[in-house]
Order: sequence, then C-alpha cells, then structure tokens
Amino acid sequence: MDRVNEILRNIGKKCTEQRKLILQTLFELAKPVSADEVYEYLSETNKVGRTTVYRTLELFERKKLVRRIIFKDGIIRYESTHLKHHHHLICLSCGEVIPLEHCAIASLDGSVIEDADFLVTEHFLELYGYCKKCRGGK
Amino acid sequence: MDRVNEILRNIGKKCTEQRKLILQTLFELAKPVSADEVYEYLSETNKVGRTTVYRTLELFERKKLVRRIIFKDGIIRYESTHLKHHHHLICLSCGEVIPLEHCAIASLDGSVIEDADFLVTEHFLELYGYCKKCRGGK
DNA sequence: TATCTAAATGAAATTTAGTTTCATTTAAAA
DNA sequence: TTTTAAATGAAACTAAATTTCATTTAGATA
Ligand SMILES: [Mn+2]
Ligand SMILES: [Mn+2]
Ligand SMILES: [Zn+2]
Ligand SMILES: [Zn+2]
Repeated sequence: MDRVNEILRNIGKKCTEQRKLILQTLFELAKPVSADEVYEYLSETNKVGRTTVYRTLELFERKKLVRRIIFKDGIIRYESTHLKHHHHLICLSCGEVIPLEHCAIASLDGSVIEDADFLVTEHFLELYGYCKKCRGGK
Repeated sequence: MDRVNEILRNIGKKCTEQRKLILQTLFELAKPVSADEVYEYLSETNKVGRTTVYRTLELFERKKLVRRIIFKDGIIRYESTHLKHHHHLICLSCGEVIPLEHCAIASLDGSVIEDADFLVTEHFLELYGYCKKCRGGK
C-alpha cells in the first residue's frame, strides 16, 4: 500500500481512497480488466462509484500507470504498466488470458515501414485459440 | 454484380437487394468499415435499414464473407475476405488505414505455444503511428 | 404463372458501455 | 483550522449494438 501511495503522489494528483483502491486492484488482478470488472471487484466493500472507476482508469492511462487493451469483444480493458510490454493468449472457449513473456515484434516500434513511408509508434497483437484445459487430451 | 449474386447464392441464404448492396459496398470500400459507415454510404439512395446492415454484417461474418476487425477506438469494423489475411498501418493523426501486404507472423496460426500448451488459431495485429503526409518532411 | 410461407426487413424499443452534468465532499495547501 | 480547487458519485445522457414484432418478400411449390 505504501507503493500505491508513492505512485499516486508522483503523478501530482490527489491521493484519494478511491484511487488507491483502484490501483491496488489493478496490481492484484495483474491482467487486463474492464472498468466494470474493477467496479464489481470493489463493490463488495462498496467504496467507489462507477463513474469514478471510469474516470480514474482514464487518468491512470494518461499518467501511464496503465495501458489500454482491446480484445475482439470490443470492451476497453486496462492492465498495469508495472508489467512490461507484452501480448496475450486468449482462449476462445473459456476466456482465460495468458500473458506472453516475449514480444517478437517489439523492434517494429520506432521503425519506418519503407513501402508506405509510415512511422510505427505502437502495436497491438493478441493471439486467440484454445488453452490446454479446453483442448482436453488433444 | 454477377459476382455478388453468385456469392450470395453460395451461402444458402436469400439473395435480397439489401444483401447485394451491402456486399457490393464492402467490395468497393475494400477497407475495414463500421456498420454505420456502410449505412451512411447506402443512405444516399436510402435502400437499407440500419438494423439490416448490422444483421447482414453478422451473417456475412458467420459465412466468412467478411472478417471482424477492432481498432483501438473499439468500434466493430468489417472487411471483405476476398482480400487475404493481412494487417494495417493506422495513422494516429489522420486516421488513414493502409493495408500491409505481408503478415510476418502467419506461421503462428495452427502452432502450439509450448510453454503454455496453447493452440493458436487466429491473431490480430495492428500497427499505429504516423503516415507520410502527417509527418510532413520528417 | 399464381399461390404460399419461412425468411428477411426495418421502425421502434431496449440494452450496454461509456460520458457528461452538477451538487456535494474532501485532500491538502495556506 | 480554514480555504478552495480537485475529486466524487447519482442521475441524466449518448452512441453503438441488439431485440422485438408487424410487415414485406424471395423463391419454393402447385
Ligand atoms: Mn497482460
Ligand atoms: Mn485491410
Ligand atoms: Zn509487442
Ligand atoms: Zn480455454
């Protein structure tokens, strides 16, 4: 929790109970989560309003505490940036999300695609398929 | 237009005026377009309802006539599958979408990620950055 | 060709994810 | 402690997408 306090102090914004709870949640869940998932997670103790969750995640994105990720369902999810740039395996059957350690195409960022004379600054790659459990013995 | 007729006959569904217009539109635009973009494009001649556009694009997706693509804005877009699997350069300044001819990671599909024992069946990759025009001389 | 009917359409209502408004509360500066 | 700009959250709103259901139609059948 000290860590959370320090991070919030560093972004030059008020260190509120809600922001601490949301940031703590992102650390705990350590995978891409939607605003509603964060809200539900916290609503057991019911300390944070839905609007505040949305606004706080946007703030955290601007301050680079989280990155925004969109899977094929189109829902906006956020993941803590304390995990470095990576991609995911997403099971089409059970929805499990498995982080991939290595990014084989990280060298793309900052490079220029010659044919199109296009400067690449970021990329999104997600892999879909079937996890061990869902494939049974196969 | 004969081509459009033939394709629709092949999917075993009624060959309606609306379906022909929507499929024709996807061929003409030849880039990822949202349901509303298709609707707007056709609303000059006002022959197709908004609901029908949404439903028809879903039908086309099930029949593999189009693929669903999501950029970072979260809006669902569709692109005709007569263009083979590829990715895009998307300009963060002007929004231009440039198709990339080659997919360097096509070999991923059908392969198993060993560490996770995960069978990859499809992947989504989109590159963001700045096009020639938007970078000026740079 | 005329008749029939399941499939398709589209206006309107509804849902869902996300955003805006604004009165109230609060962190933290003075 | 007092002050105040920043933050919160309930409620209203928006935009994209989906559902409902009365009407229309493609195309099979007679
Ligand atoms: Mn991750
Ligand atoms: Mn394309
Ligand atoms: Zn990467
Ligand atoms: Zn699975």
